[in-house]
Amino acid sequence: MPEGGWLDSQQQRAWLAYIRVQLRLTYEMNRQLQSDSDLSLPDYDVLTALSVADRGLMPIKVLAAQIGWERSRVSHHVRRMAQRDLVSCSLSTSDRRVTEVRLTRHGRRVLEDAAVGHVELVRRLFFDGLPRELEGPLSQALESVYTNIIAQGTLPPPVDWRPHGVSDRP
Amino acid sequence: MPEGGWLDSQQQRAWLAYIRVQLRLTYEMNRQLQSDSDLSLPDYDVLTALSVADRGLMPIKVLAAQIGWERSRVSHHVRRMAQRDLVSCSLSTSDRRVTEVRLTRHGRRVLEDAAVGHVELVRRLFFDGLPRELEGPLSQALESVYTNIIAQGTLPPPVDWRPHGVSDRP
DNA sequence: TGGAATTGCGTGACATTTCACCTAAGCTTT
DNA sequence: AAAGCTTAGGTGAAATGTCACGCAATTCCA
Repeated sequence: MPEGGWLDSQQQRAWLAYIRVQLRLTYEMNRQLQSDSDLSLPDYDVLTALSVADRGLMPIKVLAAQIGWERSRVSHHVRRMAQRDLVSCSLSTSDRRVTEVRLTRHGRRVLEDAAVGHVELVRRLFFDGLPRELEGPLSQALESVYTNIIAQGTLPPPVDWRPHGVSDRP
Repeated sequence: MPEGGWLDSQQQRAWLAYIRVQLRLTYEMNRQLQSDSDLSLPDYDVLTALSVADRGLMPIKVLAAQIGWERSRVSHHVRRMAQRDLVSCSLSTSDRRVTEVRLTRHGRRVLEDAAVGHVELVRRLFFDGLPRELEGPLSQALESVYTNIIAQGTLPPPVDWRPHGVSDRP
């Protein structure tokens, strides 16, 4: 191990702030989605990942890696979502071990409806409290961390993916 | 509503980075704790919150708010943790509706053991990838966001609390 | 003081998630 | 092409989490 030991006080401050934000934000997002649409936050994560995938379709394994879930959780969850007609599953023709999960027409509509309120909440809770001049540094910081996690972590790197409401065209 | 609509591209960048970091990090922390100690991340969150509480003890309601859980989740979880002798519950003498959850001797030891590996992981995944000069801005940014969430969100503000490995004395 | 409203929690039914294991398809070697 | 490996997924039971409701202690107020 590189150096062992504690975090210094500057790092403690950053970590404390991070944890606090993440706990509250998750709670609030869950709550908002649940009450304003028929989606849970996990539902939303799945739909979002699929919505930007090439042809709106992704193998289970890839989907799991994208959103940091156990494979079997995706398996169960996707089955339930299929019953609600949010996604559909089919066997890949090229490799018949893989199941492709695909966003249905209905799923896309539901996601797009839900995204409005969700993005609104994100703006209100996250960005309304963030001074413009810190947006850049924050992005940089988190991107650096992300890159490092990809390099150090155990999860395979993602294919291109972004949460809903985040597009390429500005 | 203030202005409705989408996030601008600077904000999209920040949000994308945040989501990516949070999904991966949660996954990795869960995994590390599970394999290196007998604790789940939820267990760890509970122990951590208690460990810094005044007299190592907290009403269920307060604990729930601290860590952003539903009250009843805390209720169930704490009961299970009590069976493992990590915490203990008792009725408050001043208000006999409230249940005080308290960290046991054993619970504290388990937490302290687990914290070593956990902090090590946090350093490796989070701080090794974060340039020193961005630590300050990151802290500031997240603290601003946090303050705003407290103000705007639905959860009551926390009493003083910090995750394990984060202390006052530098 | 005596309801009525509020507050803090526990509970049980139900939903979700995890874990260990299973199957089957592709791949490699012989 | 069969044996053995590896990889993608599904599955069922157990652990965990959510939701709606109920109970009891406290508070409010007429």
